[in-house]
Amino acid sequence: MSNAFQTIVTERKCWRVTKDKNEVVWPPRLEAALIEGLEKYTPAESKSSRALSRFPNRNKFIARYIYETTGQTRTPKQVGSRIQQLRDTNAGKHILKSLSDRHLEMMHPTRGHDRNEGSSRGASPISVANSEPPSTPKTSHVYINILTDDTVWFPTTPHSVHSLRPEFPSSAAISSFSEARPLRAIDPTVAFTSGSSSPLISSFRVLCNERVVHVEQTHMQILPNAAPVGVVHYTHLVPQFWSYLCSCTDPTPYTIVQEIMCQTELSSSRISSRPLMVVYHFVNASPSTVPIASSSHLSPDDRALSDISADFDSDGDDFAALSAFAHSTGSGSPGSSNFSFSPSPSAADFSSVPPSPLDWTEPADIPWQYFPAPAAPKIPSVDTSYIDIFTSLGSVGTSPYGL
DNA sequence: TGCGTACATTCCACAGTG
DNA sequence: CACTGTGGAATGTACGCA
Repeated sequence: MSNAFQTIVTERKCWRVTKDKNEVVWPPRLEAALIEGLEKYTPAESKSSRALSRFPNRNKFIARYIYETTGQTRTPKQVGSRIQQLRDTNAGKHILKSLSDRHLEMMHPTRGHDRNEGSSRGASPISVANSEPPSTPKTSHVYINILTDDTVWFPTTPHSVHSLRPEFPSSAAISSFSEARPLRAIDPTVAFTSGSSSPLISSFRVLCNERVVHVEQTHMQILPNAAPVGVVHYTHLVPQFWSYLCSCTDPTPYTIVQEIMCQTELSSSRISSRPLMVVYHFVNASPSTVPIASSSHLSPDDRALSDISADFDSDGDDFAALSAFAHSTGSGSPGSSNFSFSPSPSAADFSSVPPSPLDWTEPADIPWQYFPAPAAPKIPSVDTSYIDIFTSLGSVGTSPYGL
C-alpha cells in the first residue's frame, strides 16, 4: 500500500462508528480496500470531454470491490462521500490526481508514459503519484525467530538459534537472525544510523495473510550523543499493534513492513529519494519446528550480516546505503546500554479518539487485547531478554558497526 | 457553547438511452 | 426530449473536546 494511504489513515483524528452496529465506518481495512478499488478502477471510454473529469460508475465499482475484498457493504454514496473527504487531504489529492492523470492518459495516449496497467502494485498510480521517477524502495528482510510456546524459553539461555534464510532472492537484501524467544520478550525498538539528522518518518503496515490489518506512522527519534556512530534514528515497531502481536498465540502469519523516508519529503508530498523498506518476518523457532541441534552458537562478531544497499539520497545528504544486522543486547552491542525500550512519545500523536478502529474490527477469532502504546513492553529483563535490531543507514562501506 | 471532524444526505449537472 | 443513473459539490448532522 502506498505512503499516501498510510498518511491518510494516520492523519485521521477520530473514527466514527455506525449507530446500529457500533463498528467503525471506515477502518483501515476498508480504507485500504477503497484505495485499492481506486487503483483498480479503469474508466470506461467516453467521447465526452466532460467525462475526463468524471469517473462513470467508479463509486459503484469501488463499493463492489470493497464488498468482494472485505465482505463489508458500503454504498456508492458512502464511497463518494469518503472520496470527497479524501480530496480534502494532500495524500488523497495525490491519489485522485493520479487517477485523473491515468484517465486522461487513456483518453489521450500520447504522453509516452510507460504504464504497466494493472500489472502490479508497484505500477499502481498511487505508488508513482509522488515520485518522479518512481522510486522503488529497496527492501530488506529481517527474520525474527520467536518461540510460540513460553514454557520452553528461559530468559537466561545463552543459546542462539541461527536461522539464515537462503531462499529469498539475492536482490532482496538481507537475511537475519536472532536468538529465539517469545515475542513479548523482544524489545521492538529498531534503530538506524545515518549521516544526517533530518527528521525521518517511519510508516508501518502490518500484513496478515497478505492483507493489511494495521497501519501506523511514527516520527523517528534521534538518540542523543550517539557519535561516533553517526546519527542514530530509532523508533518502536508498530507501537499501537505490538501488544496485540504479543498476545497472539501464533504471530507468524503477520509481517511488518516498515518504510522510512524523510519527513520533509513526506510533508511536501514530493518523494525524491528512494525510501528504505524493511520487512520483518516472524519465524517460529519453537523446538517442535527447529531442532535445537541445528542451532548455532555465535559470538557477537559472527553476527554481522552481509551488507545490503538501499539508496536514500536526500538532497545531497549522506543517506546512501544500508547495511543491517541483528544482535543480542546481552552480548554487549553498541547501543544496548542506551537502548532499553522507551516508548516513542510520537506514538501518542497518532492515537485516535476514540481509540484506533483496530480495537473494533479485529476478526472475532483473534482475541483483541489493546494496550495504549506507552504501556506496550512486557519485557522481563532488559539485559538478556530482548533483541535490538540495528540497521545502519550510513554511507557505503562505512557502517559504524564495522559491517 | 462554539469549533473541528467524520460521515450522511441533498441537490444539481451531466451522460446515456429509448 | 424525457427519463434514469451517476458523480460531485454543498449542506446537514452527530459527536467529542476545550
